[in-house]
Amino acid sequence: MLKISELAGRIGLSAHTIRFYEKRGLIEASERSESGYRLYSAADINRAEFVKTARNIGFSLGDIAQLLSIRLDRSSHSCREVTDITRNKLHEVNRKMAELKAMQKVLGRLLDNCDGGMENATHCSILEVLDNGGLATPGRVN
Amino acid sequence: MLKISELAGRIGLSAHTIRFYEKRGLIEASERSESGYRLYSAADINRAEFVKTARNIGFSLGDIAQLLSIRLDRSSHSCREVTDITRNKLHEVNRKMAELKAMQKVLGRLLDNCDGGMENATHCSILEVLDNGGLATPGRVN
DNA sequence: GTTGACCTTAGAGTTGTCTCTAAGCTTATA
DNA sequence: TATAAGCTTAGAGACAACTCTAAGGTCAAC
Repeated sequence: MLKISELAGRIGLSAHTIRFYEKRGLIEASERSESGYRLYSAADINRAEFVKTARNIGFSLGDIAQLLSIRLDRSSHSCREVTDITRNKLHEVNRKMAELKAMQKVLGRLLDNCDGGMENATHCSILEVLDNGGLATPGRVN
Repeated sequence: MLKISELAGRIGLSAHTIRFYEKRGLIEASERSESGYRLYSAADINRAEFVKTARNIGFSLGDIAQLLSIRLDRSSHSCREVTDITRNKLHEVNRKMAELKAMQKVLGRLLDNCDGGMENATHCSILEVLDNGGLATPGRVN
């Protein structure tokens, strides 16, 4: 049985975060010491590690809650439910990537067209672009 | 002179958001009508459009506040300050992209290895990976 | 028996960007 | 003139995922 900071050290989260995850229903301590300290069993540790792994991959706490409830009773959930969660996450990642790519492109161009010297910003091409509603036709952001 | 919802319609933000930006010092109405309505001059509109353009590109409200203060007095700021803000933003975008790419890769592999059928999740390979601390050696997430 | 590290709780604060509400005044239209 | 749409304000609420605080109890070591 581990105490909270032992678990924390083991999985690489702070004790604060573990209590926070407990509030969210993700991690639990199956026992308490006489003085009320949380005590984590091997199963609790596995569960906490599952949470940490899923978090590392990028699942949200809400996703993880769903995955945990499937994990708790695998036989009454379908594999499909798991892939759906995963696929949704992938779609979300793809969407964000597309946004970031567009930003990357625009920012890159802004920098390409601006010398960025120490002279004053009276003719700064970046400010001009911003003043004129964005980059000209190809690669326009709006 | 435009009223707030006219400005809102023109630049594609809600009146709420414009007031919120005003609180943050990004947009201002240089006049008020006798009844207290905000009235936006051509210069105010330009400024608001500048804000919107910068927001579209992905600058944070804090970045925009800095850009605006440079724009207000271009001659006492260097072009360099503008490129620094832009470069920082680009770095941030690059960092996030790298994170998302890693996630994309892992999620893709999880899906590749899992059939996702309607059978129950007893042997779901995604849950197994999560239980075992992540994907095996190449492409490990931790 | 005292220090210092660790534990407990409830609850507030953080960051960023809105989004909405309530209560009340103004303006335009029918 | 009645009604609806639009405006004002201060301030609360939403979201994610923490992060920290206060006020206090517990435990191991010296």
